[in-house]
Amino acid sequence: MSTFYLTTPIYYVNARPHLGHACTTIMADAMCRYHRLAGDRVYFLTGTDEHGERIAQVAAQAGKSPQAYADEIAAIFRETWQRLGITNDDFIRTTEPRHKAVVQGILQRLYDAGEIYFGEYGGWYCYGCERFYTEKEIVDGKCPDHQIALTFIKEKNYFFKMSKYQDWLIKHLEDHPAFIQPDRYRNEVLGFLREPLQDLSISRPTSRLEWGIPLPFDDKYVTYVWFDALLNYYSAVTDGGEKTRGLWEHVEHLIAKDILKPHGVYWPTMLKAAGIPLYQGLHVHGYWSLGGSKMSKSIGNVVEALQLTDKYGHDAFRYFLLREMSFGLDASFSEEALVDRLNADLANDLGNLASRATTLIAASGPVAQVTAPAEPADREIAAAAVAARAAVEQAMPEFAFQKALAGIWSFIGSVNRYVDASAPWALAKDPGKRPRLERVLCTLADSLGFLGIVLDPFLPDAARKIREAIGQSAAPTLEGAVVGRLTSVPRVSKISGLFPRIDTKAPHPGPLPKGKRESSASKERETRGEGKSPTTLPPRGRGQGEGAAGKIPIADFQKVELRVAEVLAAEAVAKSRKLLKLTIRVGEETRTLVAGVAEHYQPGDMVGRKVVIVANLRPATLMGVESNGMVLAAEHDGTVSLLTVDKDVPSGAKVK
RNA sequence: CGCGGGGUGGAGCAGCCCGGUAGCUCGUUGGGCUCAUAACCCAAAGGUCGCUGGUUCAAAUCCAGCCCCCGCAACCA
Repeated sequence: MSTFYLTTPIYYVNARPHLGHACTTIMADAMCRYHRLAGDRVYFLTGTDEHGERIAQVAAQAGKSPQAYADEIAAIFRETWQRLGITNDDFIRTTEPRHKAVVQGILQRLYDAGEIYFGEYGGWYCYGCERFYTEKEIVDGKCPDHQIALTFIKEKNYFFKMSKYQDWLIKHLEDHPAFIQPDRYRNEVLGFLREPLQDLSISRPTSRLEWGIPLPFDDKYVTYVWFDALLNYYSAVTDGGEKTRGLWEHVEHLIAKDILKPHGVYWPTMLKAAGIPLYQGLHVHGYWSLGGSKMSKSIGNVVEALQLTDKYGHDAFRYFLLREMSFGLDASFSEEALVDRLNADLANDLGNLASRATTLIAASGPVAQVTAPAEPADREIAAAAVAARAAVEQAMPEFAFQKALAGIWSFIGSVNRYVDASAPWALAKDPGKRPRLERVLCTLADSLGFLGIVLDPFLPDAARKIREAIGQSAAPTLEGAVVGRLTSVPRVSKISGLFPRIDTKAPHPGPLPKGKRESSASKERETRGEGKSPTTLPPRGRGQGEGAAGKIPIADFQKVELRVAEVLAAEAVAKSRKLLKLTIRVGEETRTLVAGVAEHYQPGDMVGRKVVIVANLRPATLMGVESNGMVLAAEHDGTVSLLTVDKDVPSGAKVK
């Protein structure tokens, strides 16, 4: 019996579970269920990452302690996974004592070994982002996110001597092609490593960040994300000490591509330095993109996407994620595509097969011993089952769920053809053909039994229903997934509506908000990589204009000076996609203004128009062009329409 | 030269690493069946594999150059 220990990233508790988290977790779950089916000893870990300034801030805003806040969100993750039928064996939280103890133990060990040193770091810091920026990222001396001036801070911090492991890591990657998979991501990591590796800052002074694990050798500092979050994979199986229950040496990680660098570079070097065996494999999947489909109106952001699991069923949702994405590549998510898959694969092919097969078998009743021999058609089904199982067994080690499922569906197609060709309903009309009928029904029952096993990792509910319908109560095993041994026809109960078709003619009610591409992580998250999954929501505005509280006194509005302006000239801003540089006349004054309408208006369309502008806006520089004011336009569903005046009003006229 | 992904029948994709008859799903058309969820089965139509050049007996696949699209970041002030 081999051991299989798989982890998902631990999810940062600043966001609620969404499509991205669900995707990674569901993939991990399918993989673990598969290994259990194969008889392996399986340990499946997920959890939450709970430290960091952002959590402290959000908690403070909510009037809670960071711990109370983290407790709340962690509970939501737990409940979500439970609701989705995720079979994780453990759920680790970085605020648990068992984790802190391990983190501190390893830090102390590295410190004692001289792998960690105290040094000074000088860098440009943005107070908005709570992070440092590198020279390359800085735009005109400002934070690219906040457009505010950066502060040069010199700060003493502890550093991990990561740079000294650069050559070792390159060599390791070259010698172990399977260390990071698929290859494209291994190549990407090798790409990172063509640039000199820096040492890694692993602390933050408590003056700036308190919500973290204190360094064991300096209580004025807490550990920064790397030596906190990444270590969860190890701490979860150690029981506080160095014993890993025989699990650690089998660990494999599943992540989305956004956190490749921490897992592909930082983490192996950390393990190497700490003298801990490296992980066996890093499996990297792509992103889901949202929107772009015709029904995308009914898909909201990634959170709403997750709600589709309740609308269409967990199995259907799960099937879609596993079937639609080529592992490692990006895929697009839409409700329409999900419904297509549900109807075509689950309802038409599988559901209908289960329904017709159980109906046919139930109509004839059980047979203790089938006498007629298997014919070529029956043996073809047995062979198709062998092929399907082989496809699954070949695909799963590569996390190629889509190939595994394609293999199973190929079998389903064979069985559907077999039903047509052998026409048991016709056999039933001729008593002389009763033996053949029994053999056919036996093959069908056998096929259902096979599906009840091999579908288990992917469609756990449906697989269980199939097994129950044919009276199999024993736990399924991959070994038992063989067609051709059965010599009786069991008593079956009819399966109907395993996956009901969704009527696409009548659109579903309850439109979700307009679709948009899932946003990638904010920069800080990206850099910290705190165990996220493929999609991450931008932090949602909190309490923005809810109810009457969002209303303003008229005096506020009167601060805004709106005026009519005539566009004298317009040109595209170099290298910009959205911006037009406009020369406008406001009364007697001529000024330059930048408008983000280049995707909707040609420069030529603008000249001569009278538009409405905000005249007293603080100047700003966009792509190197100074803008003095802002053009007003209405936007809806991607259509942008300039505000203009419907009578001939002179330029400079006040708007109120 | 900001980072990355991609261009394969009407749509969505796989194949490309490891050259050798171009594959899958949906859709379309015609037919069959009636056990089944207007499901299932059979057949057909439909492709210059972005462009150009190179390597090769042979290129969707390898190499070079070019064109275009999409994310992200930088700009919707």
